[in-house]
Amino acid sequence: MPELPEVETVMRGLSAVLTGQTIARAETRRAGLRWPFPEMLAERLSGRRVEGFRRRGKYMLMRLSGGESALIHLGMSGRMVARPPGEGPVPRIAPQGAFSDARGGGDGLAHEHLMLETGHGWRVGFQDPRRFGCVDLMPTEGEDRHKLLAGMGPEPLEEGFTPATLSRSLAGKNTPIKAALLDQGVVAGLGNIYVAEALFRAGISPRRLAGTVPGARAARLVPAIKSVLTEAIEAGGSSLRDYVRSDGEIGRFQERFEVYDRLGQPCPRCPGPPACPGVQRIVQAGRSSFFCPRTQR
DNA sequence: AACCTCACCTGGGCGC
DNA sequence: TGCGCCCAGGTGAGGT
Repeated sequence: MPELPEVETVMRGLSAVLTGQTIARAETRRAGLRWPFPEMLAERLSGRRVEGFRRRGKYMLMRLSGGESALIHLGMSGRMVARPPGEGPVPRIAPQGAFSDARGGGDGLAHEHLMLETGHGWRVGFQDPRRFGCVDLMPTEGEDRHKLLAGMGPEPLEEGFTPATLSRSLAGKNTPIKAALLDQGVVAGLGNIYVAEALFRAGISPRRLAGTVPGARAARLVPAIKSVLTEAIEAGGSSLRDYVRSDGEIGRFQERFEVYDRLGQPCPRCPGPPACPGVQRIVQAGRSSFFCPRTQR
């Protein structure tokens, strides 16, 4: 699930459950995910108070007492599941639907690799079937110098992300704009879905060379990125495949996709065939790009 | 440097 | 029903 809006949503839910609480106990169920967990991770989390959360791109930072922060990335399939005290039958869903229960009521614990239990008995599980996620621990001081964060571009929803700054980082690039926007060093937090949606809103083809975007096109692209991310966060993010639930407990932005995963469907801005063949799909850098060939140039 | 491809994993959906 | 294949929200590493 995890691009910026999903990570933001998960983080808000986590914060509601954990901020101000003490981690009474932690458990790791395997040695690591994408990389090995830090030495003695469970022991080092235990007894700490959770001071708060921050997001940087698709990473969550959980500030702990004692001057350390946990860095968490959800990878492709990571999720956080909160269970109330008393081993309740179905996990209760936190505010904003930041948590999913374990797939259709199944146990889902097979892929729960890290579990935190608060002093009040809430349990928060990090589940990640594909194990592309990661967890690290580092000093809170100088968080942004962490190897995984150091090269990140601007936060797209902050003031500092402007047509001028985007233009500067795209200038001279010979790669397709699609690939450039997926580069976390250009702008932090975009992934395959929101790049597609933002390029559609801006009327820019994913094939266009990044170096030709600075100027008027960047002036359209920046507000397109900001609006699509803002609306997605308001909707609680997007939920796909196994994440989909119909009861509104989790993100609903997927219902508002205009091009992503809509191959062949009419583009919302076009009159339909024969003027426009509908949403097309191409593969760029090994990943699907969805776009409208008529309105995106 | 800049750019591209691969690799890391599991699970769901589809066609046969 | 079962099997094989393709696809999936990410991204660092290693090669050209």
